[in-house]
Amino acid sequence: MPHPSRPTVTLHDVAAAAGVSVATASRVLGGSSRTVAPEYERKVLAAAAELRYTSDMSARAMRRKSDSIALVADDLTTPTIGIVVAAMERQARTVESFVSVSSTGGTPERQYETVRTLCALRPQALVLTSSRFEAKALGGRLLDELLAYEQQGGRVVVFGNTDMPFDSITVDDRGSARPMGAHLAQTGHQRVVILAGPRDKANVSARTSGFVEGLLSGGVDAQDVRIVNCEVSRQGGFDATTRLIEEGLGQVEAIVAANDLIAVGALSACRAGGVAVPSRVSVAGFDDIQLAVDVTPRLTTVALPLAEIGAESIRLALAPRSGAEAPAGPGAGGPTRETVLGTLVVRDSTTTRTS
Amino acid sequence: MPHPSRPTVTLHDVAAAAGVSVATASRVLGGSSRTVAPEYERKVLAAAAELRYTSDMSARAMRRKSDSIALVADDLTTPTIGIVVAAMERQARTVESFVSVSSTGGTPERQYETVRTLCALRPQALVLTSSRFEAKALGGRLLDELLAYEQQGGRVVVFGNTDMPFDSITVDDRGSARPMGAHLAQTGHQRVVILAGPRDKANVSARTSGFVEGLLSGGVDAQDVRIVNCEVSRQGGFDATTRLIEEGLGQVEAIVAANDLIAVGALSACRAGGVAVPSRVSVAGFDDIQLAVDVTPRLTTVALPLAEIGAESIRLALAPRSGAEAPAGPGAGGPTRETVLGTLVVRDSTTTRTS
DNA sequence: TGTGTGACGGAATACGATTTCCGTGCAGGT
DNA sequence: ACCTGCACGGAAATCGTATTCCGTCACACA
Repeated sequence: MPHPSRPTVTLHDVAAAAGVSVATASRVLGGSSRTVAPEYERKVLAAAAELRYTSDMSARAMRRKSDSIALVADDLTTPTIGIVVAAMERQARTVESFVSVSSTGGTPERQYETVRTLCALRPQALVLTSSRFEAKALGGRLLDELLAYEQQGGRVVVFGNTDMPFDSITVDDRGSARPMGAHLAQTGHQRVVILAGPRDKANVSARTSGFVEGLLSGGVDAQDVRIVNCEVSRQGGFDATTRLIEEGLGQVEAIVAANDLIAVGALSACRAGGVAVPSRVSVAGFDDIQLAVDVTPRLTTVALPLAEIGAESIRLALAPRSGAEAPAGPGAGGPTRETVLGTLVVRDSTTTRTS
Repeated sequence: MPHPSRPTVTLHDVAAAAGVSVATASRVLGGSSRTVAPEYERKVLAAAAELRYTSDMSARAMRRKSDSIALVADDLTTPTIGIVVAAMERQARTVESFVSVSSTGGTPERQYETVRTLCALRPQALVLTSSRFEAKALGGRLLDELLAYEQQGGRVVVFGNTDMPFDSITVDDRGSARPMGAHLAQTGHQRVVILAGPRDKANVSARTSGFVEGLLSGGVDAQDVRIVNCEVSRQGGFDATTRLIEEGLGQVEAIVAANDLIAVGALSACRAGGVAVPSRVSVAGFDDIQLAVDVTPRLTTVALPLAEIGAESIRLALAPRSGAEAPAGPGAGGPTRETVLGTLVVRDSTTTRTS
């Protein structure tokens, strides 16, 4: 709160102390194109250091382009978003801008409200991350707001699946899951249970499709693949697996889950039920969260390049606008949509079967 | 980037559209004390909605007190900070302000640089979190900067141990560790190994002291408590415990670690070495990270009230200045220093011994 | 009916920085 | 010696909003 209380030191003070005009002081301290006599430059620098001058970004923002980037996320407590944010920070730092972060809890209302608040800060760019960002949410009010922001010269980048017409970077869940299915098939797993989340979660069901495709391509019979829906959490995986074990695992040789949390639950249920992993049954997950290497046996999973995604979001956000040309043909020069693939990480929770 | 490109809609535009003066429009939209005629109010509101007007916070910040709070943290990827940040967000929202977050990697240089950058944004308050914030770091430059900021009306709150003269909220590591030691003693553990971190980490060594105090108070013989220094990580715990097992555990009945990560490593080493937990040896940690309930057996630990700490930091940051009185007596009216205690959480990795 | 008073709209100014524009002094060419 | 142009410091305009100050109008009271 600088202004109510007076003792803030302003550019004016620095100029006075250095015995020059504010214009000169500004040119020295603000990195101007104009040159200043070395003698004056030295004086200004000395005065600024002496007075501990820091320029007021609010005032500065009124004349030059802002250098902040705003990130809107569902939840900052998940380990994955932490890694993405850290990478964004690092990347932003290389171009002298900085990132401010807000979380929305995932509700469209709070997303809308947060976006409005952040737009008021006139950031250079807005990066949105959500499991679900829908154009039609709130009757399109969110989309309208974002479009208006973009028309005012802002830049919007979405990390995640979205039908909004902005630059986006998404994980190819299906394509990333396919190698996992293929790997399990190649290592001799014939009968597989897939612990899928609920049917309506888009990224989760894409992973299930990928698993299935990979398994079939590896020669597994479609009849031998069983899909079990469960809650997306450790408990969900635990419960579903416990039920499986109670029913009798039968010929099942592998359990592959839509994410690591579910897989860890499955692992836990196996231990509780006396089912050896990986000798009796292999278990695999998706995401490569920190926990995956902390459990025993260490979890085979699919690693996502989260750091690269974070850095790339910032790069996209700062890149010169791609769709600058007039809206000519339909679909011509639309938003750039990047897709990244995860990589299979084989650890100790799966093995090779020779049966 | 609002200003280079013109199409930003300003208060002036709204006023023109509504057929009133900017002063009136400002009074309606900016929550002024002055009243305006309902008819005009309606017109302004309509115009603002029509034009999708959002006030420019940079410009607004020049006239009224800012409503942003800046958080400086070492690392945003740790699970604990995530919970704290989420709670801060929630708390800030209740007073119409918002939090922006930056990470420093823990180096004093980046801390200094980050603080300078954030001070330039003239936030309402600055919340610092670090494992170590030292007054003398960088020859006191960081401290000087913060003092200057406070003199300009800002507010500084530190979460963590610090010798800086600011309001702070810290975890009483020693006091929180004591009940753990006492509990182990009361449940019949006679010989205990403490996996302490390196000697020079303040909070970690405070925990070690607490463990020892608790154990002794519960009747354990000082001769039977062994302190083993190790790296603060899962691997550190694993290595130290593996070494212990190789040497032969002897009479050791409990291993208590300075944090959960170390304890999880110990757990893992026990499993690898065929040492049953908790039947052969009990294992306990400190922090209650998410992982603590994800491992098997679920870890007995000390839970820290992170959400309360986050909320309280914001409350402190927004509270009217406490040390407002002139610096009268030495130590009189100094910064308020709050201390919080963790609570013992007993789970499956410890048991009661009757030997 | 005259006058004090409170309500309220609008012009002007402040906020702290950047940038444009202007004026001056000095160097160099003819 | 005079004119041209460059370099550079300083006054002033500017950015978008909040607020102060002033003027007007209506209402109420005597």
